[in-house]
Amino acid sequence: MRIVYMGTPEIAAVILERLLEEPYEVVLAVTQPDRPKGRGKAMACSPVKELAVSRGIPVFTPEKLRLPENVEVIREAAPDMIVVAAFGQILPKSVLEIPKYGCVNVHASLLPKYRGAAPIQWSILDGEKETGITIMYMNEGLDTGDILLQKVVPISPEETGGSLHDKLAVAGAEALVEAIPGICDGTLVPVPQGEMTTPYAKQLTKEMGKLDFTREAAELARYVRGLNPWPGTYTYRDGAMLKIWKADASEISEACDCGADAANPSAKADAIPGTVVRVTKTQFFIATGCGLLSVSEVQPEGKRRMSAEEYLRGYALVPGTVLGEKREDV
RNA sequence: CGCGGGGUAGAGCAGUCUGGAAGCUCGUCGGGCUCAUAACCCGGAGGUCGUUGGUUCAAAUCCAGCCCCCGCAA
Repeated sequence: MRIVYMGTPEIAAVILERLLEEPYEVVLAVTQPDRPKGRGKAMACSPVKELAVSRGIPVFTPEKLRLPENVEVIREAAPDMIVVAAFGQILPKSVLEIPKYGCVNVHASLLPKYRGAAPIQWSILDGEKETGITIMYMNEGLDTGDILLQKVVPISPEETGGSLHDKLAVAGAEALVEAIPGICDGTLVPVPQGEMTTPYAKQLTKEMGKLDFTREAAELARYVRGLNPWPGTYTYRDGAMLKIWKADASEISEACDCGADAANPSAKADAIPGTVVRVTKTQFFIATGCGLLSVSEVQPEGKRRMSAEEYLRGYALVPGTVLGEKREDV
């Protein structure tokens, strides 16, 4: 069976790699064009392109797939099935109609929840207990096609966007290779999705990572986890960016307080959000709209990532310091 | 040549502008205090100041090149 594979980022490369272990003929890999990336200006190609090139698979990188001449390239590849995973472009109807077994999409959520570009991270941001993989037919809508197969993946309390991404990549790859035979012989019956039950999982942005301390600590902790490693969460100290890599919601109780802090008037639960209210040897606590956020791993601007313990050795942080003011705002 | 920060003891930082005996917090080792301790006190070890070359009586500090780390932007 001839398959044309469309995908771009890391997760799509993992799925393609697994697909290549099966006895199918991947005749073409379609992915986003190379773009300047990184600190210099070097052009970087997508993970899918990198993998395809190393395996000798022809690569096609149209800026706009919907252009007639580009659709023609797909048609000439004569695919029996098109497999799509995080490709980054909408497939026009003219492409959807090409393969006899249809266009199959691997989506990293339990549709109809979390349609859109960043379903993995949004499931964490919302505090979901589980998410998963959906294998479905594609139609002209955005992640609205009929469902063929779903796999549930639990979200652990320590889950980060990165760790969940890796789990879903593996689960997605397995779900795909499991589904393909059933799709071809008709034993997998497509089921309509029904109404969407969550907002679209819109693309993540750097701006989302700026911690708003008026929110409650539990939500902030989910952001720290969900947006790790990208785009990352941050705040500002003395005007300079301070990335927050690891933080947890802490009870308001000042249990096992060691006198010195109790004497400090700012070490109260009603401190204004963003105020550092308590500093221990290994972490510091920030007042939020509700509860305290205990920070245990950070990265100062221009510096490498380090534990809060290391940070506190060199960057004296005293209770009462207010975080969140960017340099220009001061 | 996209913009910018940084490489100083095992760790994190100060010192660099205004050259002139290497410092802070922590860790570590030894000793002490204590019912006890991640607390406190005393003492010790540990650094070619990223690298190469230049200026100078003298360079962590000034100048030039190179290597490495990181933030922004994409």
